[in-house]
Amino acid sequence: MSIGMSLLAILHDAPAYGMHLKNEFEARTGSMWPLNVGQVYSTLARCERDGLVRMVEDGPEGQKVYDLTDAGRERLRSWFETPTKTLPPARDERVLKLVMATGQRGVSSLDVIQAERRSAVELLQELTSLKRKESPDGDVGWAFLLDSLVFQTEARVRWLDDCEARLRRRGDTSTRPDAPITAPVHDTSEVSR
Amino acid sequence: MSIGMSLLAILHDAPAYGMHLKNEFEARTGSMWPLNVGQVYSTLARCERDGLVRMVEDGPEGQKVYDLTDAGRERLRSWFETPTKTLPPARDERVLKLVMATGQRGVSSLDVIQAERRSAVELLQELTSLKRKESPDGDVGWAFLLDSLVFQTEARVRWLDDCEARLRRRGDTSTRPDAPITAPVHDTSEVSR
DNA sequence: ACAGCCATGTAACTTGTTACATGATTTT
DNA sequence: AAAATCATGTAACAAGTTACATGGCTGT
Repeated sequence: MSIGMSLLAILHDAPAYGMHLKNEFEARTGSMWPLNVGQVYSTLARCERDGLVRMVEDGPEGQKVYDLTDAGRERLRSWFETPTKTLPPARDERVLKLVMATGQRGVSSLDVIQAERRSAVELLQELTSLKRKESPDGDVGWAFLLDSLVFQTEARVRWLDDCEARLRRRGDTSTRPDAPITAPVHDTSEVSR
Repeated sequence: MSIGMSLLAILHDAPAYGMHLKNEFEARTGSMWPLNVGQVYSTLARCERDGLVRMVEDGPEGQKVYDLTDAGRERLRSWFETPTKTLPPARDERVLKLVMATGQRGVSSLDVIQAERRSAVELLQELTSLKRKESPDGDVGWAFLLDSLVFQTEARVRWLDDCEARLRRRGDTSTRPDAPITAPVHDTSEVSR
């Protein structure tokens, strides 16, 4: 429940009501993670049910102020402390798609790879152009998000190239000329050909 | 609905009943993606509701054989053809956690980064040891999955180091000595220190 | 006869997501 | 007075996940 944990994080600074949580959430993520208000309320309700949060003030003007409970504080601490789980197993739609495409009659997994690759490279270009606009004292949250996307997308391109090479090694008739990637991190030019 | 699409993919080869779909799914993913049978039936039901699949035989021995409809075939084709969406936006729990940890009172984002990093490097080592056991004519699906994890995890380590550097640049009291990563892809040794 | 697997499904739940309903306050 | 915004929430749904119920067939 990463959104719930984020709400706890915001509440850790100070008690707050729903609307404020939404605004603060988007402020911290640099508006890169738009959050529907409704979701704040339902998530908050779940947190209250689980005893992580408690209403401290039911203002006459309608604002319902929530605060952390001890359990909530503890839960938040453990969220920060415990590394995010990856395995088991890696539920990645792209991997699944590629696995399914391989050995599928009437489907060229090379085509699938290329489509994915084109889209990844395109994204990478958008991202680097966004990064160029980034000011050195801009929002840290936004920078984290952008960077993460860049690294993940780069990794995807490499992975796709690896998969392609693996397929060719196994002997497939092919479509595309070779052009291996060994570009340094954060350099789109060599990746985009 | 990536599981649903996978079921369509399997059905594309031949009509099949639930149990067979489960087995084939796990066979193709090299058992790296265990699939509860119950989920097959509910997913299948959804697919039938959406007209992607149709029951073609209600065997007296209890097996219910399903087959693709034209819509299902078309949907599958488009799944393979259309690159998997990433943006907007990147809902990554780790990013969220780090964003929330930054500027959080009483929480050191450097600690969060280090915990995540340790866990990533550990995973990377497990993965490379798994890769070493891999035979050159082993299951392709499994190889794809493993590789994807390796690349993604590597990217994560880089990202974490980048975040740390960014935080230090902004001036934080620190804990860890520097040791930047510029290791070539698929080399765990330089990443693990 | 009974253990075990094959095969079917259902119910309940989690997290996330959108769309809508409602009332209060503020601005024009 | 009308429109906009603030603030609350509900309903419905998607996709995934687990646990359980049921019945048939098979081998010992």
